[in-house]
Amino acid sequence: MAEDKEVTIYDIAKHLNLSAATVSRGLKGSSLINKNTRKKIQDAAKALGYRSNTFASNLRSKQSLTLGVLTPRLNSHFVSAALAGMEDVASKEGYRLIISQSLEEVEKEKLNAQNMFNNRVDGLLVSLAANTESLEHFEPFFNRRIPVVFFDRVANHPDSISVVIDNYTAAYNVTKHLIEQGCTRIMHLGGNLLRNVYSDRLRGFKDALKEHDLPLPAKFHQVSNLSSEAGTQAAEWILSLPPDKRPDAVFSANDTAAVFCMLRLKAAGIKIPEQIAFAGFNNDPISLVIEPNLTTVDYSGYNIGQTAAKNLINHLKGVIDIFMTDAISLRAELIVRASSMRKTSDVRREK
Amino acid sequence: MAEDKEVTIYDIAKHLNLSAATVSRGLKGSSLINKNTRKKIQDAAKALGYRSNTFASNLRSKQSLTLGVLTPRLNSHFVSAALAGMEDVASKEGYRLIISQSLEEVEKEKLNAQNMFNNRVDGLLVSLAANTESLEHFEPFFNRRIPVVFFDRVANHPDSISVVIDNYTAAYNVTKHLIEQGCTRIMHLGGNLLRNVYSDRLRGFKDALKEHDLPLPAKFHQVSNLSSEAGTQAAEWILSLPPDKRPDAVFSANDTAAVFCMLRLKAAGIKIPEQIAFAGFNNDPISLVIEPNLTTVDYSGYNIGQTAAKNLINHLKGVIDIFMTDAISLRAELIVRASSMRKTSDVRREK
DNA sequence: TTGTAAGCGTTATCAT
DNA sequence: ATGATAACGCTTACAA
Repeated sequence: MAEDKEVTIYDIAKHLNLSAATVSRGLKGSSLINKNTRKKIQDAAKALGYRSNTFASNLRSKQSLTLGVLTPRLNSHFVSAALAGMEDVASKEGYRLIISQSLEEVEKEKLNAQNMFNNRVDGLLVSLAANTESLEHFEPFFNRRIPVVFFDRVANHPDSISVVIDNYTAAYNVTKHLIEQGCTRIMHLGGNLLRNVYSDRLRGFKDALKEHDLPLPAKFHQVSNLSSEAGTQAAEWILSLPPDKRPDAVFSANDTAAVFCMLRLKAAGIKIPEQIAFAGFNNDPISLVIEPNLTTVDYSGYNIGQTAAKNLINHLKGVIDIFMTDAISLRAELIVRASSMRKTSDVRREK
Repeated sequence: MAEDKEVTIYDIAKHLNLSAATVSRGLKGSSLINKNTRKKIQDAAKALGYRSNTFASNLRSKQSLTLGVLTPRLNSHFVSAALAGMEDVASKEGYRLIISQSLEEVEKEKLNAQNMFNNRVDGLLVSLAANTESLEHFEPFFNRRIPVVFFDRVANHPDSISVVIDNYTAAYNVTKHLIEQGCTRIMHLGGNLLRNVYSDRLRGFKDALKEHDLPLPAKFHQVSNLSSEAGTQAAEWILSLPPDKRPDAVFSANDTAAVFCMLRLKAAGIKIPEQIAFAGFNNDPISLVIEPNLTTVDYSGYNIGQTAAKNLINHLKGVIDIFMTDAISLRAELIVRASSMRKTSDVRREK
């Protein structure tokens, strides 16, 4: 049945000797319409090969049923998990998802935001680029009360809400765990401090040290993009130190840097965790492949995505008022694995 | 400047004492319009805080500048890379991306397809669910000549085009490489044969064996979902065999199964590659973490995504006619790493 | 180079 | 419970 002309509600109306208005209502299952006519309308629609015109509907009703997603990059384990969670929720609630990536560049982020604005998304889900400092490009949304939900890499703004994990506490717990394993010279591989995820983790790390009266030797906090190369470089730096000046533990703000740091150190004959214990962050698949398996923080992008989308949609539906809340913090769990198990007496193990 | 009423082209027209038509043209930079008026119009638009209404424009012009993407699941390394490549191309060409996932279920895929159809996407990018058998749900697109580009997990249809890698040849080359390394009892961990990616790899594998007069012992081809659990199970099965009945090489249709199979075998004291050589497929990040590093096939989701999107958009722009082509096959490269290097004389190495 | 006017397919408002 | 009619904001023949 290859239709060539678009079938409109008028065609259905004519077909059934009804008005377009009735058809429109019937199609949406409005309770104003007689149950029988409703059925007739829906049957006719199917028979005629009708498909609703989203544009006309959006134009008239002034809502798009579309959420815009701004991400730093699409090809990241965390982002794709978050997207999956968002899609799960959104599709169930009848919302579409338009996606974009800034490639960590604030300029592209601005463009993407503008695009989303022109596309009249009903709401925005945002994880910020590495170098975003101001939120000016979101002002159009704030001004028009288009709800903005930041997730993971967030920023504070009274007209928005954040969905995060408690990075501070998670990092604090990781560090405390390393200390409990007897580590006293703990090094931290951190990310760009503009982003809450990394600055919070650093704070948690430092506070745990302070609380246990441990020093933070010079250069034991290094900032990088936490790539695999950065991990390898950190290892080179450690190897360049005289053995007694080396850290006895490394806490990396992501798993990638931790794992590639470990690989390089292992190749140099360093024993993990005996000589240097390791902990990462994210619970990436690679953390279960490296030997010894990497202690890390489980960090469910899927959950964060679901939560962010659900809150946004609930707000749009008027079920809750997002603007009352400042931030939603999800549980993050320390997963202790062999890379940090120095005391055999400590029997905490995964699962 | 918090606007509350939407600014339309009529507002700009009134402001400048022009007609709406002129403003519409000026906004698009039409060469019909005087350069000065064009500038005036664009300045006024900015000053008044105008944003174009995509719906009205789409409604009138009957194109959405939107591409729909159907994926099996968003949280997969390959899919997210492909999406990144698509976004890269699409955003440069002024197209938006609406995404969806079938979660490997044909029923959800059907729903998603219908949704995309109602949303009047200009074109479709599709990677099929595991259990999709018929293409009926794409008929509406075929009938209306809405271009459909399959990528990675493809199907044949005269009104569509496929973007793939040459899975057959890649698998053939992997197998040949293992044979050249002296392996004679090669096992294959494969995926669902409904999908070209897995059936083609199996064919390549079998043909390479045949060509070298090697047998395929019973149960040396196993079908699974290629998850980490499936990899572990394959290892258990191998260990359950008497040592002289075990394979001396495993070629897995993805890296995940290969890596987790290796981990289990290593834990049982099997030497890799000496006792069992390994090769995977995908060049996932984990392939560089496992020790020894995994021989695999580099399989750029990013490239596939870019190519698929570029061809689709070129077709939409009338630059090329997609329907003339059947399939585009991208280069896939065998990356030999330590997991399959049995002959020290063989100096082929990565990079 | 600019203007006029019709129409894209819905939904909202007001009637009936 | 249904109908008539006017928007929604833009594009595009056609006219000037």
